[in-house]
Amino acid sequence: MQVLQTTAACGYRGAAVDDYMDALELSRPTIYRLLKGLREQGFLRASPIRGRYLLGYELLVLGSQAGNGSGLRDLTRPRLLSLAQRLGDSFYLFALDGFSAVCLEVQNGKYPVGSFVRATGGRVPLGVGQASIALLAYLSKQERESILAHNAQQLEHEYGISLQAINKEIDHLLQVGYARGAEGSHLPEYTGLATPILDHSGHPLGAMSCSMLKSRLSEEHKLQVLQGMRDEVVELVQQAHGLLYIE
Amino acid sequence: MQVLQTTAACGYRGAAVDDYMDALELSRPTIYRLLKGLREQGFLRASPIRGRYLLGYELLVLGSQAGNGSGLRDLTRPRLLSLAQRLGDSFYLFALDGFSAVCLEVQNGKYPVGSFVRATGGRVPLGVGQASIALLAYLSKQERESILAHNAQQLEHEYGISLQAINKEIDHLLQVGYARGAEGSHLPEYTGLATPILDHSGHPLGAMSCSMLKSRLSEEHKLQVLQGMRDEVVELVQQAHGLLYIE
DNA sequence: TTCCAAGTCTCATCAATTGAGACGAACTCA
DNA sequence: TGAGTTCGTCTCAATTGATGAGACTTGGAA
Repeated sequence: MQVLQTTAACGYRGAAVDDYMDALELSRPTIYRLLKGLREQGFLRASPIRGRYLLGYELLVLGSQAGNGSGLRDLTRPRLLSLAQRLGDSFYLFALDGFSAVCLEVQNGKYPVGSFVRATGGRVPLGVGQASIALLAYLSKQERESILAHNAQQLEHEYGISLQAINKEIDHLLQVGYARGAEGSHLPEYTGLATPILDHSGHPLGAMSCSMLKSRLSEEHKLQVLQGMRDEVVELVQQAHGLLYIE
Repeated sequence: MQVLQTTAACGYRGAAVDDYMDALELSRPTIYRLLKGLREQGFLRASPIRGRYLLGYELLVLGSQAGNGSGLRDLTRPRLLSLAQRLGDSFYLFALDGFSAVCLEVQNGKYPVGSFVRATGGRVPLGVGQASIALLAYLSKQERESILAHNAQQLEHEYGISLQAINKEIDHLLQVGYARGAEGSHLPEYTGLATPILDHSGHPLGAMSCSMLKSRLSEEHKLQVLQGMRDEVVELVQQAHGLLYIE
């Protein structure tokens, strides 16, 4: 697995044997043996540049399945698309994973925007961003607290977000039905909105999220975005009955 | 890697230990050891169902990189999107991989359609479908012939496609600038169009493809689709200068 | 051609994985 | 609540199968 990670770390251009040698504490022959095996299985492929290796297409299949737990991604994708097209902002699907939220899907609209998460597969510690709030709010108290306790330091130091701010936003969400990001000291020019996606028992399956420049968030636009996301989520959950394998 | 494949094969619900036992000729303790390791690295995760395992989110990251060789996918994605929205059909990005074409990206429009490829990561033997034609046509003669020789049997038996039909379509493409699928005896109700994406030296980086019900392919619609794909590819290639790491 | 890096091979060593089976933990169902 | 079942871990001894050193071959580039 480290070979794959190393390959990924080398990006577009591919990884050379020396990259693996530096990263892996293995001998040259062993590295070649691993590379060969992984290539044969389709997990690596040769780069057009001789002597470099790229991630193989077998990972595509696994990756697209990995992000589609319970079929949620397939159901959400076209909806994010349509939101992004209609409203112009960037829309995201997040899911819980341990102490972080993982981005399962992004659709950028006409006015895409930087965010803490760059792309599919990106993570933020739970607590950062509006999607985190939407996910945390529907966990049991113990779960939520243990996650927040775990992340507290990092949230404070790296993102300038306090637990109070987070709890405040959770309350806000539970009152008004949508999530804003907790105020932190970073990326102050951006903002966003999120809606939880809950199963029939009230557990969070994921969150639909939207990020934009603060300057775009007029009251009117905010209502449009919220209404749009809510409508899509409601339809999604209806559609899910019988389609989502919740259990 | 077989553990991952097995997990994938079990789909949404996740794989149980017995699935691994059946698939892998390993003892129970060993399987648990592997599962543990893969979980720790994020390549597997626990399913909500006790005792079952799902693909982990780490694969998302690898998968999205794997499909983005040279940055092609990122450049193409929004264009497929816009085509799918404007024209209503399903649009695909394909790349070469050995003896097959791999689907790197799909965007379904309002009138999605079955095709030989179901989703991201899907493969068809080169020769099947319009994208294959677009890719094959720009390979060297030897490469093309060796690939076709390799696939000939399968093409004939499984898809009812003859080498003549393929060569005819390649000629057609070289004359008129777009590819149709070679006539086979399967899926006769569907049809499609494809455009190659070439680098500056004329090598095929990929192919943009579109599939639809035959009944939708009026002459007018055909022209629209072709024009749309061509425009997008031209822009894409321009945009690529300096962005695509061809080498 | 010459050169150099990429990739393979051989072989002896031995560390690390393996399986059997017992054990503990956790969930289910009565 | 308690019996039963399945999930997951642990121990330990046997041995396999991976490992590294270094020589060798291949193949592209100048």
